[in-house]
Amino acid sequence: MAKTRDRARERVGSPLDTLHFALDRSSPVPLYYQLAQQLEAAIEHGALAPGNLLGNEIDLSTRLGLSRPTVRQAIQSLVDKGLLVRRRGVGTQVVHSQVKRSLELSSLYDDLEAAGQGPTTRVVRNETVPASADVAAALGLAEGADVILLERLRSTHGQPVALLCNYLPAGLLDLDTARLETTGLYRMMRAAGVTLHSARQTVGARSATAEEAARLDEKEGAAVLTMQRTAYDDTGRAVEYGSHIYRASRYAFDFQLLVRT
Amino acid sequence: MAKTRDRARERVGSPLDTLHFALDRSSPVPLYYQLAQQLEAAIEHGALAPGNLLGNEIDLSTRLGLSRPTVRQAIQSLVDKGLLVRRRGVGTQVVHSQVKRSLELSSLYDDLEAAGQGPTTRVVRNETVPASADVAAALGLAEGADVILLERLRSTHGQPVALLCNYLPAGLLDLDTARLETTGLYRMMRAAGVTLHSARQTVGARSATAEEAARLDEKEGAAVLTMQRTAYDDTGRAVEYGSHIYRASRYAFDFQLLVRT
DNA sequence: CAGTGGTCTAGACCACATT
DNA sequence: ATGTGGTCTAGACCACTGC
Repeated sequence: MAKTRDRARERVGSPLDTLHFALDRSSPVPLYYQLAQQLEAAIEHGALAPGNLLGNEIDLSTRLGLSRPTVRQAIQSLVDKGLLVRRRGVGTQVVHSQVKRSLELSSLYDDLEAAGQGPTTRVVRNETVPASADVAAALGLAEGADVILLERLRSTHGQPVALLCNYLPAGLLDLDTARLETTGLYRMMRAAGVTLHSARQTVGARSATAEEAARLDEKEGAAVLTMQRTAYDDTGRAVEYGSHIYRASRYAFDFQLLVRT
Repeated sequence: MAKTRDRARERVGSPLDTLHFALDRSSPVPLYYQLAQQLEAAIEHGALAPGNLLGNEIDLSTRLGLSRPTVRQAIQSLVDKGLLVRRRGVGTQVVHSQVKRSLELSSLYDDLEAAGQGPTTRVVRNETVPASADVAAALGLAEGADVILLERLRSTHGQPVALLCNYLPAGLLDLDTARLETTGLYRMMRAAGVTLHSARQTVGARSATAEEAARLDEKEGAAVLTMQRTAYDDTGRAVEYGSHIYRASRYAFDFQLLVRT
């Protein structure tokens, strides 16, 4: 520490200077997206280290043969993802490693997207029933309207993890039991042309009933996580309501918040 | 229904045509932001009803005397908030009411921002201690380094709701106990110049220990929600680690997911 | 003061959905 | 064929930061 030259910030070229970006203007993939992906890859594999400055946007755009707005759009998307931080008068830098590690963790979103991808899923029930009052309310249907009731048991390593109970408006989707066990509900919905837009979730806890405990291989009264979710497509229609129970001893929700500024 | 003229979609002017937007170019508030706020207000108070088309961006920009990119930026911010949906070849419309209601619900973020705002908070401990291994790891400090330990009991309506245990790097902040009970931790951090950037959270459940049960006015073995959170500032420094317990009978996490497209 | 990001303009062409 | 949003350009001026 003693002999370190104390020019706190030597002005150095950005590590970006030596990086090569391959932009394909004939690709249908937008240029800003191509750039964002390659920047993200550079961050991920360490070519851009935490704290590194990216160098100003103007230089970058001329070097890449892009306009500044396009470069900004690419950078902004990574800022929105939490990988970069912008500071006026300073520059754009890669967030520090501790934060990055967190960002790589699985999120609740993954759980949503990949629902059904867990090692094994067994479909316990898959039938059409009249909607109860609460289900009808959640899906925006009339009480007694036909809904598909889906009950699944999810396991990992041969141990039950969760009891999933879903309701979908009848006719929205063809729910083949065999496919459900391998493909996952959300993937099937996507394949059927349902584009998810948003979902509202509530996570709570309570003690397992005797029946739940038996199904989940827990003791009666053990703590379980509960989750209710209503998912909407991009027309605002409720397309799924789920009421799920997770073994607290084997599952936790893990996710990331980005603070909107 | 019988005599309705069945031109399924009569081309009508957007409800936006009759709306007035007051843009102040001398204001330091960006134009796109002014527009976004006024659009959001129009949606909220019903001038723009769910399903309404906004009309094309070009017309809107000329009517407002703005450039198209500026108008797009305003619209995009509302799309990101989940209030609007864009469809190529169709237009931009207000999402349907069911989704909107969900969006208005409190989110985990509110919990973060407003931590301490709950009716009453009692500070049980507020002292400097050496960091244990797990706390040191979470905060990125050396084991044994000084950290502030904060223990609070939060209540609503005279009933305990949560037991909050926070660790902060020593010297980051002056934590006055009296202010903590009225102002909230995150507000105090913000006031001290700490700008939050992101946080990673894990939500789980377990049975309450005897001591926890006593403090939360529950029975031993009652299910409680657990939450661990590490918060980072915009330099990537960990500025807070919390390990909290909530009474499952009185609290649940409620939040919204927007599906990135 | 110099350098950075933040905002804004006035166009352009394209892909896509609907008619 | 028409109208929409999606993308892109090549500039401009301002506000803030750090020296």
